[in-house]
Amino acid sequence: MTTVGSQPRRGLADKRRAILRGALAVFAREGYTRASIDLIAREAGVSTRTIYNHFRDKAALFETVIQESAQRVAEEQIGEMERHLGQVAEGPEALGAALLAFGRAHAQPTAREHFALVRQIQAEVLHIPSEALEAWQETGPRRVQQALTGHVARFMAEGRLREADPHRTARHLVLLAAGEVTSRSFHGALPLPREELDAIVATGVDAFLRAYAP
Amino acid sequence: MTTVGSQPRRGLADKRRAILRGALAVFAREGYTRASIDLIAREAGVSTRTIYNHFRDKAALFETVIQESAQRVAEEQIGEMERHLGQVAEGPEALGAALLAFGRAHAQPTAREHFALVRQIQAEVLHIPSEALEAWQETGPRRVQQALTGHVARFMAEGRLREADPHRTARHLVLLAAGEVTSRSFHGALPLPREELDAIVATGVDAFLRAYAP
DNA sequence: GTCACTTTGCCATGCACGTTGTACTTTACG
DNA sequence: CGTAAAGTACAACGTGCATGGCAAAGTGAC
Repeated sequence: MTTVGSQPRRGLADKRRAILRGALAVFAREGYTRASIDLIAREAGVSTRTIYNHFRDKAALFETVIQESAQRVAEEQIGEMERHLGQVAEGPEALGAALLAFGRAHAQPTAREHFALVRQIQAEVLHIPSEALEAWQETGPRRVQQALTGHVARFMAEGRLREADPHRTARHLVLLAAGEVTSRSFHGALPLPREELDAIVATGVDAFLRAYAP
Repeated sequence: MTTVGSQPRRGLADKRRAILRGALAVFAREGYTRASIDLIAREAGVSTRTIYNHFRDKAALFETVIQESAQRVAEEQIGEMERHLGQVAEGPEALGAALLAFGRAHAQPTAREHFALVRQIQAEVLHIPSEALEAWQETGPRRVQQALTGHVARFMAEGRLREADPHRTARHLVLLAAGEVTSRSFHGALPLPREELDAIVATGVDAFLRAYAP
């Protein structure tokens, strides 16, 4: 419908992006129910009618938003992970430093909006169609978890971490490094002093290494 | 207003409890915005007008519900904690067993409704007046955390755990024992096979002990 | 049983929202 | 420039919801 020949029209397809950007902001801030189409339209700088030209209804818009946001953030996180854990110099100190850097990056979410949205999703679990929820988990959290599991498994194979179930080990790393931030500051919604955040990550990584050093 | 002399009328005060029970159920299931007064009234078996006789408005009702639910669950959790960690026999195996029992109790929340409500609170953070949020944290999560910190500090003083910041140590225990359940099953909203739950708790406690054994 | 206080049912008001139709304007491409 | 597609403004409809008023019925304390 939005295509001419086989390519979507260029300048007009920007609207779709604008809508998704605005919808992300509003859904994240207000939650699904409180978010109104009018508000999203205003935030995106489009008319409400245009939203309905691009998406069947509010639910479909929401599902698209969470899917695309999960995709984008997962890629960022996996990239960050690759940067910090991809190549680690010899020696246990280097591993510790790398995990610290990773932990800090993971705990201080650059994508504040996305994580506000995650909170909304968690609250809406029972109201989101299970296929949509499943798809979201697959492209988002599970994919990130998989990637981290890969790094952990490599560290084990190289003898830098003791042998253990790499899945659970990866989870423990994330929990120890970032879990306290999640629970203390509500996924980063409320501010947490930088120094405290650093201390949290440092003790978390320390505990992880004590538990999983070879 | 609801008092005669200085005591609230007996049988009529039951209404208040009924309202709070119904409101907890509906708020937990539907979230603040979706929850309607009509629905709460039906769930509680009272008329909507009665709700407004007891509570100023929907927001006041919500604040009362989260406060009372936090109070009740905190007391239960602290009791459970006392039961499992209050008196632990000599030897490291006994400590491990006690932590395991504690972890299982903590990860398999008996108060499913309460934790659904917690998810709603986390999503609504920005819409809850900060005094109400503060009060909730104080009577709920922080108090439980304090209690666990006490047990951990005692274990350290007795030389059963290595010396470390007891606050953070307590947090690490909770994260390792129950954090994966939280993230995997959305605070227990989605089912998680019992055997998997046991494995999660077991490996979590194992990692904790490796990190914090003396 | 009386009385003060609650509860209830019902109605009413006003607002906000999702969604659609329509007629007009803008825009990108040939 | 012309045209088809896409966007916009606006009105409209139906619904659901928070909240209040009122009179009638219920109920516990004396």
